[in-house]
Amino acid sequence: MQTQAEGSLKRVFRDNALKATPQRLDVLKLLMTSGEHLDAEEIYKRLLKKKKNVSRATIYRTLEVLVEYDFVRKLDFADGRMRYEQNQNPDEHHDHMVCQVCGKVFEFFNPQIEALQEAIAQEINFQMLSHTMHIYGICSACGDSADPVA
Amino acid sequence: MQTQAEGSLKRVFRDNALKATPQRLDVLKLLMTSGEHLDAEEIYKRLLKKKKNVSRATIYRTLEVLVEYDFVRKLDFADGRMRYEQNQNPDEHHDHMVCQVCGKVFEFFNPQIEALQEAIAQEINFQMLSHTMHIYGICSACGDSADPVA
DNA sequence: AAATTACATGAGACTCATTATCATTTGCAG
DNA sequence: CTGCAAATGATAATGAGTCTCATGTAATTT
Repeated sequence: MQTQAEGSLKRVFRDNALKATPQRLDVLKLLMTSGEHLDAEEIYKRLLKKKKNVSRATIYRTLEVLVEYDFVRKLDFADGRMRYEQNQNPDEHHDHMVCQVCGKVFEFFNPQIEALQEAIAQEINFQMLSHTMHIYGICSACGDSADPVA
Repeated sequence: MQTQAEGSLKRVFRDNALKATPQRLDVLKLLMTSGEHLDAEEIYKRLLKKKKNVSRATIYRTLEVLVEYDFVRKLDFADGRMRYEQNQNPDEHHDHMVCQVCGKVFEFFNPQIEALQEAIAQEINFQMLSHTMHIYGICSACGDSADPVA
């Protein structure tokens, strides 16, 4: 079986004199199927567990090209390491809520905020290339189980 | 001369069994008066130039406590090192536009976005503790002087 | 299908921001 | 003025990420 993304990767890479190696396909497939926001080390460990042989250096290099060709998005949750998520629809942007207790990430999209960002940038003639919005706090599950403070 | 923030620091620290050392006052004063978004290394270099003796380790430790006691805000512009800015009014939040050409940082505040963030978090019962919004791109100065591509 | 070759990989050295260790110093309460 | 908990400085350690270089391998060419 070959996923849609894999076919697309082979096409895009061929058009750019890049090679569709098993390592690249493994990383891409993992991100596509997991739906999570994984860091490089986690990707490395999961591929090892699946008996895929790949080195850390290749993980980093692969993520770089996957980001460059818009297969994957690189995220910074301000905790010292980058996360990566699939980028199914490059036109559609979404933002993140990060639970600081359990680490779970919730995605959301708000067209009004997107529009306001555009307007703010234009006000000072700032050419917006990308933007990020993160909400940090405590998710409902973690909030409910909170221990009553003594 | 003693700035308001310095007086406040001495008070807050005394109330928490922390010491108001010259190094801490130097770091705080630098951030208060510069108005810039400085990283630890830059703070270290500027204090050395002013003949203040301080070590890198102390810079990092000091920034940690200044953040903890809300004198200073820690910012992550996703380029591998943290920046720090004064936090004059902890109730008032502002966001950042970062020029990826010259590195300049522009601040902005938009109450509508703030309100929307609150609403989004409440929708899924997420208790928002903090949030960040960064717009990355090219500032007007850098955009104007763009070299016409060959 | 074998040869070719430019691109990719693996292993490990390296960088650089940040944190930890520990002996020494110092703010400040009594 | 003294005692001591907290802070500092020097430096080692950590950890994410990058670089190097010898070797391997997609994919094109013959």
